Amino acid sequence: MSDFCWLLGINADDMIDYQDIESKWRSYWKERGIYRVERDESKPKYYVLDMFPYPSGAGLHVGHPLGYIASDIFARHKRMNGYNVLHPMGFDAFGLPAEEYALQTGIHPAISTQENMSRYREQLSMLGFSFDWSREVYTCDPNYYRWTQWIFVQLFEHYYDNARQKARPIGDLIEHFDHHGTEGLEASTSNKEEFTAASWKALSPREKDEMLMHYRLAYKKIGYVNWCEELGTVLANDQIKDGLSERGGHPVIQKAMSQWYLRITAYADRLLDDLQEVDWSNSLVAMQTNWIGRSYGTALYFPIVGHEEQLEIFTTRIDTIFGATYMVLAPEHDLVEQLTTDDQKEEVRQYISYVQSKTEIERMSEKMVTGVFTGSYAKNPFNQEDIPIWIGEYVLKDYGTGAIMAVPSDDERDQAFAKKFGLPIIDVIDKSDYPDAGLHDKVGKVINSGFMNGMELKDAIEAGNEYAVQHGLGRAVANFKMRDANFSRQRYWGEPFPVVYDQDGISHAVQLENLPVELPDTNDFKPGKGGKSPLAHLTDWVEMKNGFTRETDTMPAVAGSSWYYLRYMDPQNDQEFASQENIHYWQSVDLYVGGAEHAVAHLLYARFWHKFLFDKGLVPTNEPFKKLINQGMIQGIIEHILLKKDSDNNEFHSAQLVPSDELENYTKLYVHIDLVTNYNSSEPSYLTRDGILEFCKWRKFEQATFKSPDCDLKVRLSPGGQLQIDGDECDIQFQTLSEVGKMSKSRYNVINPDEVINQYGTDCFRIYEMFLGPIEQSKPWDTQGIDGVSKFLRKFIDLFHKNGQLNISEEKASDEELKIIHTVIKKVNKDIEDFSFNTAVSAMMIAVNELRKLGSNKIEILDPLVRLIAPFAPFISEELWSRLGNQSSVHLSSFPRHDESYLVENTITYPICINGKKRTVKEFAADMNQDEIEKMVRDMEELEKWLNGKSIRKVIVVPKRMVNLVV
RNA sequence: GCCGAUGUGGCGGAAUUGGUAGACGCGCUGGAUUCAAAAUCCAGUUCUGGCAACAGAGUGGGGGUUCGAUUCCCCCCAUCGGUACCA
Repeated sequence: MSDFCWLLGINADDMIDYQDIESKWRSYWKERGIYRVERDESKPKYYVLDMFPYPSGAGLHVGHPLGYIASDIFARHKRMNGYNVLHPMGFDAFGLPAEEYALQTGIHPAISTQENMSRYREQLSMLGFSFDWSREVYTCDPNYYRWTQWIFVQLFEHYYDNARQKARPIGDLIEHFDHHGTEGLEASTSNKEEFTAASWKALSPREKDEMLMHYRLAYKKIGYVNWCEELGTVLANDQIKDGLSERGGHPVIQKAMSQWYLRITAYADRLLDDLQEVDWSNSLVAMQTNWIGRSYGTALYFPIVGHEEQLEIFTTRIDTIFGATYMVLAPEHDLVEQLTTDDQKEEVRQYISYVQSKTEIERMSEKMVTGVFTGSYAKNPFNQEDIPIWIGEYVLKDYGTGAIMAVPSDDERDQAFAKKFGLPIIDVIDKSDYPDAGLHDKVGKVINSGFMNGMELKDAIEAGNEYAVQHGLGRAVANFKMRDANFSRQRYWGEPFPVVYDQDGISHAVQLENLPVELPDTNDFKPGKGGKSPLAHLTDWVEMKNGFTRETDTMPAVAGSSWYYLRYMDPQNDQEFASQENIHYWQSVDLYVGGAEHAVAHLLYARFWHKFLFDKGLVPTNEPFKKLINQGMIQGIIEHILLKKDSDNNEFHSAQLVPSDELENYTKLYVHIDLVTNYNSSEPSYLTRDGILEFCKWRKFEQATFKSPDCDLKVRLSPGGQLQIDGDECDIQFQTLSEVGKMSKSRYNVINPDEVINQYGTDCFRIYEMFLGPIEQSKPWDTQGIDGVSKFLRKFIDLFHKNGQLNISEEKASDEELKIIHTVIKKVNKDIEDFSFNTAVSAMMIAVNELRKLGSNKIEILDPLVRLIAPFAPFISEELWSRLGNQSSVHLSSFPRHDESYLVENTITYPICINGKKRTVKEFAADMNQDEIEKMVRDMEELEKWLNGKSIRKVIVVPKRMVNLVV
């Protein structure tokens, strides 16, 4: 018997048992397939999508379902309002954790992944979500990744036409080369050479292949990658935190390797500009905007004294070019070797080896001012002055062209460099008109700058650009922070690339009839030598019968998640990734709900793939996710006691009210106040970290003994807040302090949803998560508060029963009852549309409280009330709906609509304010006009005590709101 | 540093075309019920003063606009998230 003896005062036999009714309806829904959805041209469609989870071994905690509950309520609401709702779920099933687990345990990732997925399916079905599981997809399914590979092949076989702003087949490019070489070609490319049709034709097949790689949207190149020796793999930037791998915290170095890349930079402008079209939060748009990082400036060529080559730089401040007194190259810049004179050779060599000895972390964190002169000079193209070329670590190889013109007068870093190495500084911007402006502010008049003298900075930039174009020195360009995306991973548990190499090393895409390239089975997941993928061990697989060899890298996890929302539209299709019929019906995702941690990587890739498919005419929409909601995190409450350890005798003392500047002398004893499970004092848990005594399972001030394995200290908390150390009772009162933070095992504040559901039922859990606060906000979980929701549900069910028996009246409802129900219908409808689920719950609580006071049990009231609560409490509402005598599911019924005529008020209570301060209230008939109200207020005798004889200067009557008297 | 979000009782949070600040819930206090407890029900609960009626203060801080500001404007502070030698 569960804890729900809540139909109070009635026989145990008559009680509703949550677990019984939940399993009853869960199987009913499953048998009838009531959440299955098919294309139906007669209904408007709506697509509600959750970010599919990575099925980790740990299962779900209370934070995970938050977004799923919200989207489920929304989907159910839409469904009951007559929409054909696509609401699917699946799994992001490829990824590093399963492979790591395999390395530790020898359990094949395919097996552990399947197990984890089963567990997730079970947990998700517990929560009563209305997913159409018949549409489930998981990314490690060959029937799914066949199409991931196919899209990759399409990217491989296309290039980007900048003039038309769309992707085009690589065949068009070859044709252009055959007839015109690079002449007149506007394409997104890493190729820097121009060539003629004749020289193109003279290239060997291998050379042609290499040249095409500079244009393909999926291409291979040698690049510096984030290499993690410990994990034996290349990592994406977002897998690195503070220069260490996110998983495990291992060092990451830069290593040159041949890798697959996606030319996402070709789409940079569209990815940025189209953010205007989507309904996403400001912070998400800002994050993507920053990540793409477009800045407008000038590409300029500086002649190098005594060399053919020119030095290309990028600057946003061409207005300062007369102040450019030297140039700086990144130490890795291609021209460094050529430009280094014999005199400087040794110094440069030493400097470069110094830079290489530093890890990326050190270089980023130290921000040292270092550099060395190459011995060469460039000519400033605007004033023909010779300026020295330096190399310095503050110039990054990856941004712009890896070379800058240095203007020490107007750039902090250049200034620091110039001061250190005694390079000249020429003032070129006069900011005397802007006394508050700092070095960064783009304002001022240009001085000491030839033809630009006297111009405002912004005009000078325009003039500078014009001058550069006229004299063939450069052009205005946009530059992006975003880099092409590294798409190769040297690991097992991912999609194999659909690419093979012939005897000449020329790459060929595997065509559709031979897809998928299945991931070969093996039990050897160890990384190959020198950063090779584990697949490289499998000689039989790598070496094909026709003499070709296979690519052994695999795709990153983000590959499978870049298009899964399209596969849900037509998950079984074995002819296409999804049929055009289905895609045109479902269009794109109307509402996407998920965590902000995917703000950049996943959402950017998915948008990029979608735009590519749009260019190919395969999807009808330009953006995949119209509206996006980031659910907040559910945080844990971290409770702790402060303890001070004496350095003399190693004794601990507890402390209260420690001044903040002394906090560092104290250690935190983390404690866990667990109100859900019963505390079992015979099994204390403990752990120490850095001498800090942490944690214990502890309920209020019940007794518990804690041990520290390090210092063999026994701390005992007893009722009343007494602290005992080593068995001796210390007469020390302590104070618990609490803070709010991430749920984590190490702080013992993780709440498991299963426990909560076991005690309170799924509906209660769902409603409580919604009631906690606004969906996008992070907020702490507090199990105590769930009682309020539990009471609400009991009162709700109570409306239908008397002495444990169903007790519904067929009588007509009173005006008062009708007003209550129509008020709540109006409010809940609006709140769901606004994603304001917490206030919807609160409105339902108010309605139930009021109906309860009236003893309302009329069918005319309870029928719409059940349908109203159905999206929130799918199980209880289904049970009550059937008890009301309905044959089909409440979830297939219609959502109630309010009738405004029941909401009309006869009288309105007006607050009467004097100078904005409320003094009293008065009721007026709703149809009274402003003048009548003003007259009656002026006649109110009781006003005198606040007026103190002053006369009323003005009366402001806001209809239906308030009255304000100005004296 | 830059970008973004947030700041309201003991706690989670309501209220914005500017119009009764603190809905709803937790917690707490008192009462009913009970042998007792749990559960339940009723009442109270922003702070300060007062037995009370009531008065004053009050939405991170300081200014401003307005008859009236949690809401609009300016400056500042704090917390969280992102990003960072980006030329």
